[in-house]
Amino acid sequence: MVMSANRGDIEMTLDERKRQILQSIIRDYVETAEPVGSRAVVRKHDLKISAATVRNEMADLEEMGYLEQPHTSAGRIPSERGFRYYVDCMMENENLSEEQMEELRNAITKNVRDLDEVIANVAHFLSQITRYTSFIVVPSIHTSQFRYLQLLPLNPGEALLLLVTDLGLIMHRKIEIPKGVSHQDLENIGALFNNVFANRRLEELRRTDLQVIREELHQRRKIIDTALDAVDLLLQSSHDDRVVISGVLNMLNEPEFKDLDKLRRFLSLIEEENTIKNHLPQSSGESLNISIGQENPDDMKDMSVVMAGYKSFDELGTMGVIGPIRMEYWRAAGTVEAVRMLIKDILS
Amino acid sequence: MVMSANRGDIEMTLDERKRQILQSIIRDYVETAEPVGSRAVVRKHDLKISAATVRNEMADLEEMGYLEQPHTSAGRIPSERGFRYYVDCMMENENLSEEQMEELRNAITKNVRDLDEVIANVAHFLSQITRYTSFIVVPSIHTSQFRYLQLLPLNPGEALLLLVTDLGLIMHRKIEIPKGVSHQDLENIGALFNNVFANRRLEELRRTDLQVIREELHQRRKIIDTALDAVDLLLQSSHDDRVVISGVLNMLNEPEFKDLDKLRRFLSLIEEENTIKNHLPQSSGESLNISIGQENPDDMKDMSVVMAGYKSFDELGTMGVIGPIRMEYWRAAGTVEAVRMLIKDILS
DNA sequence: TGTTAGCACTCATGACCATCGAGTGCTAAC
DNA sequence: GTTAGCACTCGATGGTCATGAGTGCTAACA
Repeated sequence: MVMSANRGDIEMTLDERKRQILQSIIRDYVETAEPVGSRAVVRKHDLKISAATVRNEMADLEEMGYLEQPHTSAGRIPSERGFRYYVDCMMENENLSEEQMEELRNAITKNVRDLDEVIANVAHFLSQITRYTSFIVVPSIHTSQFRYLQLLPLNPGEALLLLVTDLGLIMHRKIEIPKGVSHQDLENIGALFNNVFANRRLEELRRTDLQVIREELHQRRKIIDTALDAVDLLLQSSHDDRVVISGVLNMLNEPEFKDLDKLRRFLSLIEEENTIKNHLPQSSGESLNISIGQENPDDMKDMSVVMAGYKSFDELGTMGVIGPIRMEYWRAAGTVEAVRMLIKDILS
Repeated sequence: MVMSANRGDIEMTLDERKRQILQSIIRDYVETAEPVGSRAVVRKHDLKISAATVRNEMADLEEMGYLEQPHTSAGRIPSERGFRYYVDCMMENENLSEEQMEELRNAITKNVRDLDEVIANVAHFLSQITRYTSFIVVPSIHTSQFRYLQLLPLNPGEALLLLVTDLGLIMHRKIEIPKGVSHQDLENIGALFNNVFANRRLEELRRTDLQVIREELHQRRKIIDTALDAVDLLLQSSHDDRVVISGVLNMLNEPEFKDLDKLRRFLSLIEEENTIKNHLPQSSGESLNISIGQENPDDMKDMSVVMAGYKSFDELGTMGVIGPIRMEYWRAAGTVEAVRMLIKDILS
């Protein structure tokens, strides 16, 4: 079931008719982005009650805080609290069709070259199916294990430092080598590293081992130092989580982004892909998490986020979609959940 | 001097006063995005003639096609032809300030980890200084030379195929290895590749050599085939030029993009970074090139592009900025030119 | 007691219109 | 050739009004 953020303890007791009316209003409003009137509710959903009755119920729902009226004599729109109630107590995730599942499986498993491509594929899938903007936060690779370090001579005075992990991830950096260091030296140094580091986690590397090596080898001081510094830099640069974003353009179809200012704020939020993860709501473990409007951190209070965590080699990543508050939560939740499950299956 | 695209052979003969008026209108219009009236011209630029005179001249300029009138009783705006004349015959590039030059030099040379970072820095610099959207097309690396191929065992049944070029660029791919292939085998195979490929250009690799190796080695057929296929795939995937884009957000400040449709078209143009290079005007060698409105390929006919080629290891890349037709060409041209020169200096 | 029909009321929206003013083109005088 | 003057154009602005969707309330009804 859906994890509720559950701010402002929501009354769970709505009679069936109120629930039905709330649902109708939410579905209509999400579809049209216009306030929904009492007549529209009875007409569209073939309710066996009159518009006047619906009006009474709507007044009640407004009183309870689930609906809002932009102005007298307009229809009602769901409040954020209304969406929250719907999401927590009424919604059923919309399942992907068989073709969509197939598409998803292909995106993850078929003909992919490397991890980066899988991630890009999944992000694209998410944004394409939900028609919102998707994001994937890829945890940094601290916990992957060291496999090789190699120093390959490139050109005179230059060598390539290669660091390979058990996942086949590679970090590399060009370094300068002082004169008088032979190819054999480079190989020896590589071997030394490999001995000391074998099967260690990357995050452990940074602590003391570098120092150990430094002390262990006094001759060839200069080149070793260079190599060590380079390794240190590599590890540093791999420290940040990566963020992949897809489907920004989808937002332009949402009427809420007709407002240029709102659009600009959204785009600057995601322009630097790395900053966005500071603005995302806290993820809670691997479960599905829906964060609506004001429930979000500062710069996203006029949007909603449907996201889930996933475990990748012991690190927790997140992925999900960002859309307007007037979001098709059922579809977004269904899609994110499907992706989460599939990833979980595959990684275990 | 600026290369002229020179469609529609432009009359070079405008008397000094007309030139001055045209210039005033262009500067004002670029700044305000509003039609410029005769009064505004004399006032703003302290001309020693009356508004009525300016009106006469403006009527002439309109007749010649350098100005347009959105409607009677509005001021004039420069036509694309007007901009073209200005760019070809009147404009002087605006030079970067000393601080900006310093910033540029830092972006390219200081504390950069690798080529990717330099490119990102330059793109960022371009968009930041010009306040338009910048792009850099990085040519594929066909002509770089083969240095190493290595097969590193990762986990049982898995190995990492590494391809290193003289520039320290790396391509890698995880491959499966059949049972019964030892580490020593992998090393031998790597050595074989290295012998055959040593110091060859990557683009040559794809032709016949793969076949040669295949024939040369009948034992260990399976693993070799896998490796060869992987190499082939790697080369294929490095076939496309990379495109880096920066400063998309700047466009939102341009009033021409208040129009949501125009904005959407622009964003979809650059959403997939790789598609944009099909829409860019043809670059002509390494010189500065300005392409205005209709002079552009289909999807960019309501924008302008200021770009230059640059040579990187014998391959031609391009970089530049995209902006509205109402562009500060002098600033864009100055900035792109400065970057071009600096890159040229550094690469030689 | 819950439901419904009826009706007066509200308010956003869009059409219509008068006004205003920036800017032009033209003419006649300098 | 230049300029002052003037009538004219046309978009922008703002006010008025009719329209219609939608409400809340009241009274009648089951």
